[in-house]
This record gives sequence, structure tokens and C-alpha cells, in this order.
Amino acid sequence: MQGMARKQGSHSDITGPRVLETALRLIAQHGFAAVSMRQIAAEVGVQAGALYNYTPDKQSLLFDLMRSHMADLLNALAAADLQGDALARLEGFTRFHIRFHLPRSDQVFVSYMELRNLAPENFAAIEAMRRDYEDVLEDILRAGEAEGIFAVPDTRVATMALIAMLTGLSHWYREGGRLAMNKIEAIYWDLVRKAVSV
Amino acid sequence: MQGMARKQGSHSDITGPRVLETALRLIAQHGFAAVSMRQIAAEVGVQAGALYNYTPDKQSLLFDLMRSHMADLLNALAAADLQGDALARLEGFTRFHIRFHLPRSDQVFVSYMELRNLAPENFAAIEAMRRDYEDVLEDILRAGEAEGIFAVPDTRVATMALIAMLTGLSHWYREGGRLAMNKIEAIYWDLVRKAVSV
DNA sequence: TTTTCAACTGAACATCTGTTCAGTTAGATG
DNA sequence: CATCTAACTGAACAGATGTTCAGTTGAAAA
Repeated sequence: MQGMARKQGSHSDITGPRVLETALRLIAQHGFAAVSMRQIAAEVGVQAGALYNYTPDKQSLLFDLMRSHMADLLNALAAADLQGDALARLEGFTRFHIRFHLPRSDQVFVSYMELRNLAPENFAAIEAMRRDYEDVLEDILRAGEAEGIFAVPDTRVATMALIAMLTGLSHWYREGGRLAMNKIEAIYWDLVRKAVSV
Repeated sequence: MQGMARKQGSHSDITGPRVLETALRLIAQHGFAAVSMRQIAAEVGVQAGALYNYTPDKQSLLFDLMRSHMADLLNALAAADLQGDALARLEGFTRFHIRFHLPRSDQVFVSYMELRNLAPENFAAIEAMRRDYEDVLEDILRAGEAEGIFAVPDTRVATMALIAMLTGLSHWYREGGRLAMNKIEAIYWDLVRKAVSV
């Protein structure tokens, strides 16, 4: 059986997303360098050449996955529209971070592990977006300092420390584990709040 | 110019360590799957085949790097011999973790990023060692709870959270940066202490 | 019905991969 | 001096790599 093109209707709007989904899953599992275009193609159900209808090259595939993840993150954060005093906004940020990241473990994994496989200009673009995200937290910490409710010796270091703590969650949390997400959320919020409070 | 074997004395005690150093550096930089045996050999200054005098295969090279890092970590922790009440031991653990990890960014990077490239039995061995390390911190947190000086809703979650926070430091700290190590140590100890205190 | 063309195949390209091994070299040994 | 052998070379193996592209397919348009 050969020549399976156009089996049942136009496929580009099905195959396209499937390529991204499959690439994300395989890269999260084995790493970018360890996954071949032929492996991705095989899981999608096409030949390797067909992938190049959806990405100019392998590097762009990785960059697209990371860029869209970061864009989703920044858009969702903007939509969360944190308000109130610094403590309320810190709680909002903490809960937002956990709720956004926990259901996206593959994206988180790829976005944090495959930075070194990005071409320099792509790396710079992702880093800029990550920096934007970090700056939101740092602004909250600075505001809390100004309000006199937070006591952090160095807002930049505290920002990095808190984000590392929150993101680390994605590396060990497994759905259906001992603790539900809202329980986890409460525990982390407790740690975060106390860490920065006076 | 060909046939350079045994240039100036026995080399195995020089080449052996150089293979490990070079492999560690290159794997930290580009990732295990992205580094070839020929690249490592070229930087060491030998042909690819010569590497097999020092490792049975590429997988063992990775495993050796990770196992020796974890063994060093556990030995150093035991040598630190944390004593006193839970608060003193928590401070000891925090400062030990930072002092041990900061000068070893390549080892930390490889040990946390390349877990998925380990063969299953090797993965299990590394995970067991990591678990041993985590358990030391968890014991301290539990002791602090018993002493009534700590208030952590879940010692396991707090353990993972604190270790993620501390280890994350290695991912952004650069020697010669804005802050010296002892400054960093103080800032992190402040965050850790407050996070778990009543 | 014939034509069109997006979506795909399958083969090819040059190059790289981990690993093996017969052969070479030169310092150490007797 | 000759001998030994640890340490290495260089070639080879079978297969995988990203990417290109002429050709094929079949549903939809004319």
C-alpha cells in the first residue's frame, strides 16, 4: 500500500498541530538532540519529509514550542490582572504560577532544559520573555518593601529564589499523586509568604 | 607527523582525568546527546578510539560523572557533621548546599539535566542517592516541627521546595557577579529560615 | 468529466554516530 | 642493547542524521 496522500480530506490543519504536540512530548521525554525528525514523523504518521511543510527546520520547531509557551505564559499573567496590595498580588502571582505550570509539565520541561539547544538569537528572544515574567514578581517584591510588609535583603535574588522554588514543583509533582493542586498551592503560598514577610 | 603514543611518559593518569573533565564541560555546555565521542576526544587531544581505554561506553561516561558528583555530595555532607538544634542544622545544611554547589555548576547542570539520558538502572542509582540527600533535609524539618520552632504544613513538599530554591541558584549565579558567595549565603539563609519558621 | 494542487511519499545527499580492532609507537624494563 | 607493553592511531563498520525534491495521490474545483 503506497501513496497515502489526502486520505480523507485536507490534512494540514490536523497534521500541523499534531507535529507540534508530538515534538513537544518527545523532546520533553528524550531531549531535543536525542529526538530525530524521523521519530517525530513516525509518531505523527507521515514521512520525515512531510514535516517540512510545517517547519523550516528542526531548530525552528524547538523555538516555536518555547516561544509559544512563553507567550501563553505572559498573556495568561496579563489576563490574571493582579490587583490589590503587594501581599495580595504576591498571592495572586504564586497561585497563578502554580495553576499555569502544573498542567503543562512538558512545556515547562522543554522551556527550562533546552535553552542551550537554541540558536543564539532564539535564546536571546526566550530569555527576554523570561525576564519580563521575572520582573513582574520583582516589582511585587519591591512594592511590598515600600509598603513595609516585606523584608527581602535583595529583591533580585529573592525573585530568582522564589521562581526556582515554584518552578521546581513541576519537576516532581505528578497528577494524581498524594496531594491535589489546591493543597499544593496552599503549601507553597505559605512558604512564599513567610519567606518574604517582615 | 603520526604515531604520537607515549610522548613523554605514561599518560593514562593524565588522559583519564582529562577525559572526565572534558566530557563534563562539553556535556554541561551542549547536552549529552549533542556531544559526540569524537568531540570529547578532539578536545582531549586523542582519537575517539582512545577514549575506550577509560570508559566502556558513552553511557558509562555520563553515569560515572553523575555518580561521582552525588557521592562527593553525600560524603561532603556527612563530613560537614551538622549538629545542634534543628535551626542550627538547617542553617548548616543551607550554607553547606550553597558552598558545595556554587563552585560546581557544570556538575550540577549535568546531574539535573541529563537524568533522562541515563539507562534505567543507572537512573535508579542516581535517584536513590538524591533521595538520601533530600532525606537529610526532611529529617531536619521534622525535628524542627517536633521542637516546635518550625511550622511546615508538609515536610516532604517543603523539602522539595527548599532544595529547588537552593539548587536553582546554580542556574543563574555567575562567579564574579554582583554578589559574593557569602552575601548570597546570607540572603538564602534568611529566606529559608523565615519560610519554615513558626 | 477533466483539471488542479495541497499534502504527501520515497529515495537520495553528504555527513555524522558509537564502537571495534589490527597495527604502531616510544617509554620503561631486563 | 633488545624486549615488552601501555597508550595510542587510523581505518573500518553498520546505521542514523537533517534536509531536499521530483514525483504521486486523491479530494475538490471547474
